[in-house]
Amino acid sequence: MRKKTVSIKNIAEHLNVSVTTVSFVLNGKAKEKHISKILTQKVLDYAKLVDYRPNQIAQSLRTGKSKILVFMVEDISNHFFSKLARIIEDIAYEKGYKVIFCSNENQDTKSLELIDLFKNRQVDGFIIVPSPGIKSKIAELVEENHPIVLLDRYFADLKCNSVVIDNHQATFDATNHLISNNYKNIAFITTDSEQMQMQNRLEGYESAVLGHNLKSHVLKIPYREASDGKSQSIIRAFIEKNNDVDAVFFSTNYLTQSGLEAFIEIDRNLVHKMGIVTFDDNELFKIYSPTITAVYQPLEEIGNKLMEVMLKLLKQKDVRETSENIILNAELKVRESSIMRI
Amino acid sequence: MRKKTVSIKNIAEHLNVSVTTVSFVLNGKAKEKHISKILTQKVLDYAKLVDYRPNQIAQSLRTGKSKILVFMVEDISNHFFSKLARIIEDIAYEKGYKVIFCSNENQDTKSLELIDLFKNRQVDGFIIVPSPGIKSKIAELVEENHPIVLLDRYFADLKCNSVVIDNHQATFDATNHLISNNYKNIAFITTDSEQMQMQNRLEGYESAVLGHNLKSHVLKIPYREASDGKSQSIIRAFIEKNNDVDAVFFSTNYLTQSGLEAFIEIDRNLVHKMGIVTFDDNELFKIYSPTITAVYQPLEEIGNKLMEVMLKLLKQKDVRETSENIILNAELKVRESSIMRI
DNA sequence: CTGAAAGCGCTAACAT
DNA sequence: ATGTTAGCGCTTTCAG
Repeated sequence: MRKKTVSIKNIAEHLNVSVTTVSFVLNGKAKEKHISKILTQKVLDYAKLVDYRPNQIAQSLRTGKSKILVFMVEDISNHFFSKLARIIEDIAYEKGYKVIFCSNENQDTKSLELIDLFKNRQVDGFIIVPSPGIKSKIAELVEENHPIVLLDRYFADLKCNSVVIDNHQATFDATNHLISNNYKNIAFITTDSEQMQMQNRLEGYESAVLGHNLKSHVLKIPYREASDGKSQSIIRAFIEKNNDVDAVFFSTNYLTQSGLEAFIEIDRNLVHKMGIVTFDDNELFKIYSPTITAVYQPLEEIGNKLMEVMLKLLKQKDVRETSENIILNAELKVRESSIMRI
Repeated sequence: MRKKTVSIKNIAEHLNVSVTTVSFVLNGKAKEKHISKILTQKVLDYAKLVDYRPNQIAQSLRTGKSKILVFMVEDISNHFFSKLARIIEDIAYEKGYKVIFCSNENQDTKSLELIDLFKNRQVDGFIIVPSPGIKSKIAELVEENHPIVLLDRYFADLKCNSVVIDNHQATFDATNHLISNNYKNIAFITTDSEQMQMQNRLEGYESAVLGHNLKSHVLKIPYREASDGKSQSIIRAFIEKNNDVDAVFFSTNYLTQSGLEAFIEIDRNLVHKMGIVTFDDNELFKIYSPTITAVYQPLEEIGNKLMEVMLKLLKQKDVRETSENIILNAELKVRESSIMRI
């Protein structure tokens, strides 16, 4: 049955030394503890021979460290998050950390529950896309000295490390790009979410449009309806009603999908006439016809920064020594759908 | 600083009872152990008051169970796997399990390393998409009585639970669908991978083509080149050379992407003339122009079965009591790209 | 009905 | 230079 697993004790007994000695050697403290070269080597050799693997659970219980990080996002199956997950995973593994992923569905109750769960698991650090109402919980975590980095959003007047992108600037630039391509009636299709990053995206659009004395056309799809799959018909109705709209800016990737479907339903040719820009890139936008202009969030950079901050936090005794609020710039991937086609 | 966390001992001391009693009550064994209703209630109330949370690490060390499952796939950022991850996650959480995801990149060394790593973490079960050369490791895990379910592939003559789809049937049906839509020169673009599921896909295609006395056109892209991003030019060269090909069947989703790019490069109109079928669906194929016919692997069903088997294994003393090799059927989502357009 | 105590495997302060 | 030992927090056997 289950092959007996070797413990430090086994090794100690076999070699007629104490567990302490073995532990020291195995933890590379032989020098520091003045253990003779010969004994050190004997332990090392034997450990290798029997393929000794420390029991991480016991180690964790003793040290209070689990070498596990949590990556909590809205939905791990979302393209943006799963790509990011992969980047995080790679960096973490390299540093000896494992990553547990979980989806909070942007719900406070689920977030709260998950956070508590993982606190009891002694995870070493949290990377979190916070749902709107968990500011106090985050504050508590910081207070309790847990390494934590917020992603994608943060809370105003809460001192907590974060990595976000400049949403306002991104939509401002992208909207201006549409304007400079001669689009006159640019609609902004978004959700009714109050989340800061969504607000910022909206503001970026509005300041660009108003800055050129253009009319603002905003469609806010209720969050509930969006997940219900009703967004397609809502967008269709909106476009049919506002038939002067000549370009659409989608504030998030799942809306783009519904939007494109809606356009095709209305008129197969519409996607070729309408200016289109979307937030969040996707490989398939490169091969869609027309290819779709997208605001690309720099995944590699986000992942790297995230882990850079996290690893730094992990090394500190007090997490409040560090306070970094990193704001990265998105990149506009200009493709056919936003180029003047008249 | 870190808020002191309440332990069973704290509770026991506060109530002047023993830790045993507290532990029994908290584990719902009050009845069984004949602990008085009044004491039971007192413990429960106090535990609630101080918001007691058991330290999972200590619990794990003692019981040998971690309530953690591992989901090891080729690449967690791949659409198919991340969608599946989400389904697994939801079911697992409901049953009190957490899930650690990891990517083995289809490499044996990485797989082996990860498996050992997690064995030391006392994870309770493994769901694995095995890389080609880890059959003996899997056998070892089974031998050691670890719950394990293979996904997407399995090893011939290795007794181990698995959930796969009938790849042969899927490509056979899809190829016949193309044939019945009057395509005469159907190419099959795949990788040179020796993996069983890829072989089966190829065989399904070949038996359909040969069954209708049609010519088989197979392009095997070396796995290395595929990840290098060279597949696009290889496909392009292949299509330009074999200009009698009137339909293409892509054996896996990342090839489809390169394929579509190649088609567009050759001639913007080609995608509208060429018959196209792809393995693995993607939301965007529904809105591509033309919409792309795809072999859809039933994600929900796969996830459910996977967890059904896993949960059963988790309950058994000996994993070899159960031996299920579940084969599910894929579904052909017929869309515009495979319908006769002449 | 309740409690004492062993022990899961490991680390590290404190002996010797 | 090496060993003894006390826990980390929990479960569970065995004794009252």
